[in-house]
Amino acid sequence: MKQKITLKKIAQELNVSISTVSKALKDSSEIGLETRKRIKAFAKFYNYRPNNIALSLKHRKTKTIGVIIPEVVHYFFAQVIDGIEKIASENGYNVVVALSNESHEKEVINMETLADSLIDGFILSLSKGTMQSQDFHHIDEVMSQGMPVVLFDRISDLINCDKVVVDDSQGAYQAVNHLISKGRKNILLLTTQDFITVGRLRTQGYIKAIHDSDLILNNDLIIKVIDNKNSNAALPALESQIEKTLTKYPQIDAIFAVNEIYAAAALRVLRQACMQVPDKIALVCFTDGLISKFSSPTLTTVSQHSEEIGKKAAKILIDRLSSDDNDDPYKTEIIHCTVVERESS
Amino acid sequence: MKQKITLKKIAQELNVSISTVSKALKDSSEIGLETRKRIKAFAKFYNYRPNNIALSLKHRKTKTIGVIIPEVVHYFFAQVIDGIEKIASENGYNVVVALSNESHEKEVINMETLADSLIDGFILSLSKGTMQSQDFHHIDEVMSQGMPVVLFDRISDLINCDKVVVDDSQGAYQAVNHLISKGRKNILLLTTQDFITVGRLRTQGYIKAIHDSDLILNNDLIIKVIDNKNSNAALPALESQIEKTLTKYPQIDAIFAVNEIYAAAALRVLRQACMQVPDKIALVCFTDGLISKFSSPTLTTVSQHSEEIGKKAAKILIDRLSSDDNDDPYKTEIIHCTVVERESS
DNA sequence: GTTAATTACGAAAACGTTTGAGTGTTAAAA
DNA sequence: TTTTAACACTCAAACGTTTTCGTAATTAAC
Repeated sequence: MKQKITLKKIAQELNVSISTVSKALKDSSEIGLETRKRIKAFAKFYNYRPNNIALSLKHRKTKTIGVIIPEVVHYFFAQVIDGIEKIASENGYNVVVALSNESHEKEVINMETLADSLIDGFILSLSKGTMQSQDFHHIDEVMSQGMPVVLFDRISDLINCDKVVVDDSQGAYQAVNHLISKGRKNILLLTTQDFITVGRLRTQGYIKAIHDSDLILNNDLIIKVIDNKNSNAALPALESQIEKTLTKYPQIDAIFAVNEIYAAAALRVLRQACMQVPDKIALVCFTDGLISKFSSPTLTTVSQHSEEIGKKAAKILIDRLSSDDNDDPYKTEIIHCTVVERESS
Repeated sequence: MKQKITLKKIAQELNVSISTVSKALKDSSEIGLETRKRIKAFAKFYNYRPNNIALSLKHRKTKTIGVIIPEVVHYFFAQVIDGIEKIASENGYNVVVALSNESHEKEVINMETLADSLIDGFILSLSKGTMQSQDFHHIDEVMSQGMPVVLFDRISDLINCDKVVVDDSQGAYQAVNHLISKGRKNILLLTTQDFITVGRLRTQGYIKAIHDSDLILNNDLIIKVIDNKNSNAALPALESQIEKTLTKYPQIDAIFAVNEIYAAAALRVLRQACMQVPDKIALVCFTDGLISKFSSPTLTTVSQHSEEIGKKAAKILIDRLSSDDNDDPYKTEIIHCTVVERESS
């Protein structure tokens, strides 16, 4: 096993001091040209690479940023990571990813572990557990230690830090408007319960679009799905609920779902009921992910530009890390959604 | 800004030496009970947490494992990460993820950066670039420095290390057998070109299943997709090819696709041709991902147990990291696929 | 021939921790 | 009374760097 070579070993071999080696490798004019050459040649030959841990200890920074997300197995989050990683590696930063699995406990533990001098700053999206408990002490804690935090997507107004958010309400508004512009008048909404912020905002966008178009808001056309992560009974329940509503309100000519999963459920129901999409019923949903791209028919979606979100978040964090006077005010970057039109509308 | 508290500061405040503090916090019997209590109370009050960087430097290990994958935005890899993360966090390890984006260059750079004392070992899946170049010097390099490497999914026989692989050929065999057991006799295969290892193996499984069932192998029923990452012309081309083949061979009663994307393409063609799935044509594909779960109809798939792969890989790596005599032979763990039956067959 | 400046390097502290080897005090054993 | 042992600590080195300050040797200036 080839041992890693260190400054010390080079110094010993070449009969000079450690400082001389360090300086020579940095091409310092303090060291004679000959010695410099000799040391550099030797270091190159043995493929010397400085020990990052030692550097981190010395400089009190690690050049890595910690990302905590509820889950990776999720197109949106995966794309955000992609964006973060791009900007990070462009700026010489590493990315360490931790998963909270939607649990407040695990989010806290992860934050604490990473905060123990392993990273310089955080990018995170709150777990459902944290959203429900409204307990943000772990975030305040790391921030009070001078570690910058950038929140994205799942945020809270109670936390004072940089944020990158999607304009969910505007996205939903656009999507519903898109449907209305296609002549649809009775639009079924599949959304989450109100304590999920993004669901609530999207519902608001839906309502606003209905109002602004002088259509009549019918609360029966709003299905708030009871989404219990641990049970897979949610989907069949949703499907039967959709079916019932469609039967009760045959005038429904469009469906807007706040995520792909709900849209997929709707698609199943429509297919079984032999209702043509988009001829009879148009379908639009949030999140421009794989399901939308590859279902038949392909789905018109609201794209949140997830990669952009990651890039923005990383940029903000790195900016803050590299500016010495970090007393500039926190900012909230709003990413606007765009509608990607496909076959289903 | 609250400064992080260190052993040194505690020592100063309490007028004891640093070593006393260190030992007291570890409950060493070397230190008097009273002092121990006093120090622990103080440390707790100021929320003392040891500096991991310093510990890493001291112990020459970082308790983090590096994962390099071609892309996160991919259900399979995301699930593998999920598995790795689970085992890692159970064992007190952190996970840092780097993306190679299928590029050999980036894979090498990432490995070098992470190898600079940031991590204890690697789990990786080779990028397409590396597969094509067959250049594995970067892996040999880190291994010769005593850093264990576990390869998964995209591996090479030329690299001597621990591996976790999917039995692609057996998976395909099972899938095709499943179709045959349902009475299907003319099975169209949608596969990749042969230089993609997994595609080749799955093709082999298909051929073997056909042979073993005394069906006749018709090479016209094997479509090898020319998949050019950079162009999105591939999919429409594939669709028209599927259509032509279906017209030419109306006896086709099943399709086996080596990935979800190809299956989605097939589904589109079938839907446009109004061919009922599975009544007229059954459809089975590899990769038990989102598309299969949420398409209509839902797709029967070959599950590779991706999370299991991640768990296994992490387990092997951690085992090797924690055993002092790491001269036990390298092993290759083979994960068997299972068929997940859904509506499409 | 003394002083000053330049060159080329080395010593040592610092980052935060662990740990084996010392050290001084007290109390028990010989 | 001396020796030993236990106790309760402290010292100092080590991990691999960077960086400030110091200093010998040589050269240049006066």
